[in-house]
Amino acid sequence: MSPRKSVAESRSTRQRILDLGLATASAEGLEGLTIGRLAAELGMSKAGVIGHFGTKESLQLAVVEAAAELFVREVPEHARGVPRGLPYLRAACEAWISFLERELLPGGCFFTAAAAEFDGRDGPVRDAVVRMSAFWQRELRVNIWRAVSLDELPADTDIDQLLYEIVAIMLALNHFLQLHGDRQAPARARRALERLLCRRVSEFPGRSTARGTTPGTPAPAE
Amino acid sequence: MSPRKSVAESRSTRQRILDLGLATASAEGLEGLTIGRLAAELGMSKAGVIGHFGTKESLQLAVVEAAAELFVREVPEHARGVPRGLPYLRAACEAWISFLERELLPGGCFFTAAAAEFDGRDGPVRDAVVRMSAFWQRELRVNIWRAVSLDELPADTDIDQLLYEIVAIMLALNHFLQLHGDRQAPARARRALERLLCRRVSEFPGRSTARGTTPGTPAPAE
DNA sequence: CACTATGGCGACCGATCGTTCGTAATCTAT
DNA sequence: ATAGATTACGAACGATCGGTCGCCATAGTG
Repeated sequence: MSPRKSVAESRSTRQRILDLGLATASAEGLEGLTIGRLAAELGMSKAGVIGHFGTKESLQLAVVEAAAELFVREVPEHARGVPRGLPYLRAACEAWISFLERELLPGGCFFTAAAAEFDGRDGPVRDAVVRMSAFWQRELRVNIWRAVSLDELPADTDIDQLLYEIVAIMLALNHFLQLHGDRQAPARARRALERLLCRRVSEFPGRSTARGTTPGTPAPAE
Repeated sequence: MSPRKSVAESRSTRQRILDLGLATASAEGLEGLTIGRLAAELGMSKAGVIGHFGTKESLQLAVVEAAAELFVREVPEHARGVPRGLPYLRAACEAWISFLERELLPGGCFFTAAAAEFDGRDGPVRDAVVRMSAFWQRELRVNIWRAVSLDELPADTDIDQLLYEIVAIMLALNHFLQLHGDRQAPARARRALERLLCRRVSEFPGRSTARGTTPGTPAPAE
C-alpha cells in the first residue's frame, strides 16, 4: 500500500478519464469536452490526460467506444435470452427506457446527443457515431422482421416505417427528459411503444410503402 | 453608388451576420459559432461583428431569435387561415415537414439541434430555446385540444400522449435526414402523422392516463 | 544490483477564443 | 459647415485551446 497512488493503476486511470469524459460529454457534448477541464476535475495534469490517448480526437473516439460499451451492457445485454422477435423488441426497448429513466448519465443518452452534435460534420468521430446508431437500428430492424415472419406483427407491417416510429419514440423520450425534465415522459414512451407493438388489425387504409424492402436483407438505411 | 459599401448598410450587415450565423449554428451548433470564423466568412473584422451585439451570448440570443422568426414565418404563417383544430394541426405539421424537406438550413431544424446542445446547461440561451420549444408545443397542444372538443379526434384522446408522439415524429425526421441522409424520412413522417391524426376508433384497451388533463387549461408540460 | 518501460508532471508552444480600446470614416442633424 | 452618432477597423489583451518536450518516480525484468 503505497502512500501515493501506484503507477500500476494506469488502466484504472484511463478508465477514470473515460468515465468522467463520458459523463461530461453526455451533458456538454463531445466538443465541449476539454482536456484542461478533464484534467482539473481529475486532479491531474493535461499532459497526464492526453498521454493516454495522444490526440483529442482519439480521446473522443475512446469516449464513443466507452459509450457503446455502456449502451451494449445496458440494453442488448438486458435482453439476453429473450426470444428474438417481438419479445426481444419489447425487452430491448424497455431496457433503453429504463436506462434513461435511471439517469445513469447526467446528459441522458450519449448517442442521441452525439448524433445531433455531429450530424453536420465529417470525420472519424461522426463515422463512429453513425456506425453505432446504425448498429442499434439494425438490431431493431432485424427483430421487427423476425416478429413479422413469426406472425407476431401483422403481415403487412411496413418494417422501416415501424422502425422509424420506434426510434422516434426514443428520441422524444430523451428530448422530454433532458430539455423539459418531464418525468411523465417514460410512461408516454412505454404507452406509445405498446400501441406500436401490439398486434393491431392493420394500418389505416391506402398508401403502402413505395418499394417493398426485401425481407431477406434488412440492411441499415444508409 | 459608393465604391465601398456604405455605412448605412448597418441594418443589412447585422442581418447578414444573423443569416450566416443561423446557417452555421444549425449545422455546427450555437457554441461552435465563432466570432472569428463568422468575421472571416463575412469578410470583416471580429470587432466589426461583435460590435453589433456586444457579447457572444447576446449574439447567440439574437441567432435564436432569428431562428424563431424563420420558424414562425415557415410554419405557423403557412397555416394562417386554416381552421383551428385538426386542419390546423395537419397544416402546421406539413409546413414543418416541408420546411425540413426543402433544406432551408444546412443543419436541419435549428431548435432541434439547439435543444440537444443546451439541454444540459443553464443560462439565458437555454431559456430562450426552451421557451421557443414550449411555445411550439403549446401551439400543437391547444389545437389537439380543440380538435378533440370539435369531435375531430376521439373524445378519449390523451392530449399529452398525442403531443408526445407528434413531437417524436418531428424529432425523428430531423434525425434521419441529418444523420443518415434518409430521403424517405419525410414520407415516413407524413405517414406516421396521418395515422396519428386520422379519426381512429380508439387506442388499445386498458391503460388510461394517470391524471386526466383538465381540458380547460392546456398548459405546456413544464 | 542495474536497465528499461511506463505513467505522470511541469513548462512551454502557437493558435484561437471572446473582448476591449482607440481611431478613421461615414451618415445625420443642426 | 459643423457637431455628434454610427459603423467598422486594426491592434492588442488575457485566457484557454490542443499538443510537445524533457524530467522524474516507480514497477517489472534480468
